[in-house]
Amino acid sequence: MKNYSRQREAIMNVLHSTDMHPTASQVYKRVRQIIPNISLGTVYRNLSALSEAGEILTISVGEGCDHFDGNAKPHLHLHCRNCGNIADVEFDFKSVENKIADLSFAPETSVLVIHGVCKNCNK
Amino acid sequence: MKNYSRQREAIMNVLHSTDMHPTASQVYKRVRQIIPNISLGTVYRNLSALSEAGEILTISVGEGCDHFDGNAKPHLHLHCRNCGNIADVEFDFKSVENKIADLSFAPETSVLVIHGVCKNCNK
DNA sequence: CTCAAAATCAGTAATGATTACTGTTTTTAT
DNA sequence: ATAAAAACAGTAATCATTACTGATTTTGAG
Repeated sequence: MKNYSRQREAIMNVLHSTDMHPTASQVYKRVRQIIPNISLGTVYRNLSALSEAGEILTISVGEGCDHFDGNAKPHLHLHCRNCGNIADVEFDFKSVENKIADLSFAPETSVLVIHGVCKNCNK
Repeated sequence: MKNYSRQREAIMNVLHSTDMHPTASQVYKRVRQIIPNISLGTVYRNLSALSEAGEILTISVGEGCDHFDGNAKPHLHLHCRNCGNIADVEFDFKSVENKIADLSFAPETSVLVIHGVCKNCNK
């Protein structure tokens, strides 16, 4: 994927500069501080292209809209059903890959979301 | 969760009688064959309640709308980015649970989607 | 470098999934 | 038996996302 456009680069920078998992409109707000007249459609189009190219992850938590993660390496996402926060945890997907190795399914990326209640909300 | 309503029971039956992963409107179409005047809003409300109660799974594949799975036991979902099909594979989440055991996060259910290209589309 | 084709953009309109609302029916529990 | 609570059908409203337009930028061959 060619990363030549100023807009696409700014979007990548926003995603790389946070460990939150912003939604498209949150990315839009942040990118507007750099490129004030960027269009929301441009943000969606680029997030979609970047996700398809495997450079970012699209995290759907089953409620509300999609979230995006600048870290494309598969890992765990702990989603709190109370506050909605998404936390990252490293995880080796070897056991998962082994499980499907003989199914003639060509895996490209994985998204694992664990729903529950986070530390803060559990007090 | 009390399963007393005719509508909710019919929705559960639809989900239990298929290994596809129907969307809300697909569930709606099937349930209408049993209860012709059921409302789409009722389908959404019940799917949402059942999912929250942990009796079904909501599968978001990051494109299009949500899919629902009558099998609430966590397992792998192989999502083909070409044909959109979702296939189930059993998987033991023990290694995942161990990984987060000391994080004070109270897990309730997990959704693992592996994106790639399925057998049929890979020819 | 020059310039035409291709890609991307900003802005806006349209789509479509999901949710919210209203008045009615069903269920529950006293 | 009946009043309160829950769920319903039908419909309107919301809002995330996509599609479309004409303008701008990038690319690549000559």
